[in-house]
Amino acid sequence: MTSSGPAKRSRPVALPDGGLANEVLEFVWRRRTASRAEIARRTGRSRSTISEVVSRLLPTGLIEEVGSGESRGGRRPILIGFRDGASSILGMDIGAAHVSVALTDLRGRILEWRRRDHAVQADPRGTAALATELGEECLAARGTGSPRPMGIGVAVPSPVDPGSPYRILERILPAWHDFDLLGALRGRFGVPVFVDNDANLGALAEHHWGKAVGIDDFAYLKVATGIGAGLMIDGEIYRGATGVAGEIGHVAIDPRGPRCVCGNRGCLATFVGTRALVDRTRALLCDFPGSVLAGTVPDIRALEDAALADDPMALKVVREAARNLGIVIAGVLNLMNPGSVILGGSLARLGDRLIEPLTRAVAGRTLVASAAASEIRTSELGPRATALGAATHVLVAALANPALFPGVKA
Amino acid sequence: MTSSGPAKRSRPVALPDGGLANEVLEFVWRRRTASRAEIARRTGRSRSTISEVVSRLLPTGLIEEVGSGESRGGRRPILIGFRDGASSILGMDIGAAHVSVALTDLRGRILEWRRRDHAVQADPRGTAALATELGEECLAARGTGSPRPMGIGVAVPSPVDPGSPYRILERILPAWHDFDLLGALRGRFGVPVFVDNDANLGALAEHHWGKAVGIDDFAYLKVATGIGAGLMIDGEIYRGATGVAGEIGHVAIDPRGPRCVCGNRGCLATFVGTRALVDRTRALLCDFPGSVLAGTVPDIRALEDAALADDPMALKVVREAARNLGIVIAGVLNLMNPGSVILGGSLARLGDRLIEPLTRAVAGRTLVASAAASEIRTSELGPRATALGAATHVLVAALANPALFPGVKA
DNA sequence: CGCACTTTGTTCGGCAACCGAACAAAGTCA
DNA sequence: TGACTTTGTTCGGTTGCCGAACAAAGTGCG
Repeated sequence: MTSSGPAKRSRPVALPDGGLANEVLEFVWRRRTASRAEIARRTGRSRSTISEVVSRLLPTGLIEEVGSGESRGGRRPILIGFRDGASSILGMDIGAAHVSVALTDLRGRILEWRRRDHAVQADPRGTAALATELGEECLAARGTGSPRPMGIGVAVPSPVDPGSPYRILERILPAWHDFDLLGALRGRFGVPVFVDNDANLGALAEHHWGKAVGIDDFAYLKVATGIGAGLMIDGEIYRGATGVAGEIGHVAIDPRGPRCVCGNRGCLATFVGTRALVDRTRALLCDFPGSVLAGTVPDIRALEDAALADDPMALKVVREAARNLGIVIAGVLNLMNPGSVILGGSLARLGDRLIEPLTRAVAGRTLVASAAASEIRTSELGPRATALGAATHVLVAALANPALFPGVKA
Repeated sequence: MTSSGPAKRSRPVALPDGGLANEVLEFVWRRRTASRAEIARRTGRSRSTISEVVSRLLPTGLIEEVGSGESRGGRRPILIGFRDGASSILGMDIGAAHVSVALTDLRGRILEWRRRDHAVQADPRGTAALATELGEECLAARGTGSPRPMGIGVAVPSPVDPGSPYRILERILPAWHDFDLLGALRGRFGVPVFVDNDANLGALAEHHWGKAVGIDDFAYLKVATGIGAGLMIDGEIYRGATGVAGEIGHVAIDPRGPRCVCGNRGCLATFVGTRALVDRTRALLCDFPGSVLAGTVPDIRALEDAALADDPMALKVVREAARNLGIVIAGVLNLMNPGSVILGGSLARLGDRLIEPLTRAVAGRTLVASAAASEIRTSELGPRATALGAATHVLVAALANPALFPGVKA
């Protein structure tokens, strides 16, 4: 997986084989800063061992000594810090109708950001070219001295089979059949490329930088063109037996509901997708001549803005959506008992205007006290969440296997 | 945790600390029989290492040499076998209105079996006494020479918080508040005691001995007095953030349905629990004067028997139950993408008479092809499944930590 | 201020797990 | 029969990690 690419740079620094170097690296990353003695205490190893591992880790440039900490009654510790800027990561969000790219450091800080609308569904080659272009723009904007990123993460609006990640998108985007986006990116940038479903990566972003920090069991729901859930179980993304866990867009919530493209009746997607919300808004316009949207041809953004301005009609659409989402979320709570439920996608902008009716809808459908106790909240990561999650995926992979870091050899 | 009990038996045999002895033991258990060379190949260790570990494992009596295997072109291997009879386990199923106890060997074979009806809900002390009595009966029946079991597993019809397993049952059985069933059993038998929810343990039994052998992601639904699900994820029981995952009895499947004891409307439990099925049967009796049940006061067993005899009225009740179960199962499929769904509890006796309408109900509510591909099947473990699962829990714990085996010291 | 006590980080000798090479025993195949 | 394989054991060597000892650099009390 590690590309033995063309650039023969400074001699790779050897990393100890043992999982211990790994553990130490990840520990320092999490704590941001820690002394050798503290690492030893927390990992249960001796100070001598940690001292030796740290001394082998220092030349990699991933960690460094950053001054001294407070005394605990004796000699002051030398603090070891993680070098967030030691490398960078490209995170790409391939949406249904747009491509966006984030360049991040190793702490999830977005250094550069590009977004462009594009007919992704119909144009695989153009999409790959656009993703490459935006990625290069991000790298160039950081100056000529900036090295290659350590890896690329890609989010796609489709289930990804962990067994064969190259056969992505086909199911939802037939035009993509046989086009190898990942291979194109790897060829262009010469670094490892990782893919996953957008909802899964959104969940990952929340787990590291958002509302789910410290929570290892939660569900992330992304409401966008489609609806998907990312399930984090015991700190890891859960994919199910065949990689399609969380595909909740076609859960039936009303056997008497309208027919869906999938052939069934009353799917969640027929009530809460971007398309459905806009249609519903337009249908209601005649009943609400006083709405700020009256006389316009609203899109999803206009609907959200109107709701944020407390327009009664927009709020009615949101309440209906909340009720329908609530049915599904109640099912998730009863079945999986997550510690938290987090809503992402553009609808998350609505904050309490969405959460409040949603909480009511859920409360009427859950029994077990502790299940009902899981908080339901909106994401605050905004429109960059998915791309950030894609970058985070690369970071997580590297911390679990430091051989991925440039200039570090296992 | 290892009881340094009264009986001072033959000097404990020391087991190597390393996880390797563990790995070897579990490997031999799984394969039933294997040569040293094969263990070395499969675990990635050298033959010399494995040879040494095996030689230290042999005196524990957990494994033994059992003849020689087929040559692969050279010297014939000496086969190492796991001694299933090296110890025994007590598995106890505490139901809503009965107690049953199984004594098993280390291969899940039920050596002895006792079951008695009892007012569990109202009588904690009597229940503990009964469980003890049945356990002792099982042990006595194996002859005086039979040693103590290596541990006791207990299944309870209630969520179990993994953090504080002693506060069980309270939520569902208020009379049990402050009564320490586990402590009583440990005191009486002098061996470690483990508890878990009955549906979770049913899933464990299926995973080891039933329809889910080899499947690491599946859902087990137990239909009895209550309805519960045991979720196996990546080979481990999933408990959720607060230990109540799988409590699906109160998932709302019809907002216009009857009121439930929990205060909501249309809970699954109001349609499919033992009580609900019996009530529904009795209500239908007047419409089906020709039913074999006409003129009787049927219970759940009579209903199942009638369905097995293809009585139209009983089949109608089953079909309705299947439809309602199907709604919930469809939700499970869409959300979690399990590799299989297995139905347990007494209703599983019905086999295809239940599965066939159930499959139809589910098919109308799931989209993603691979999700719909998960097979739905009935358990074949019968009424002993839960007690067997409780015993299996102890076995799994011991294979992960051989110090639990009697006469083996870590 | 001086002195006893802590804590940190390093050095060094040693233990235990594990490996590879070598070998005898017990097979297969041409 | 002889060349080649595979198995299981022995034995010396490497390696990851520990504990003890120590110097450096603190704190706090009399």
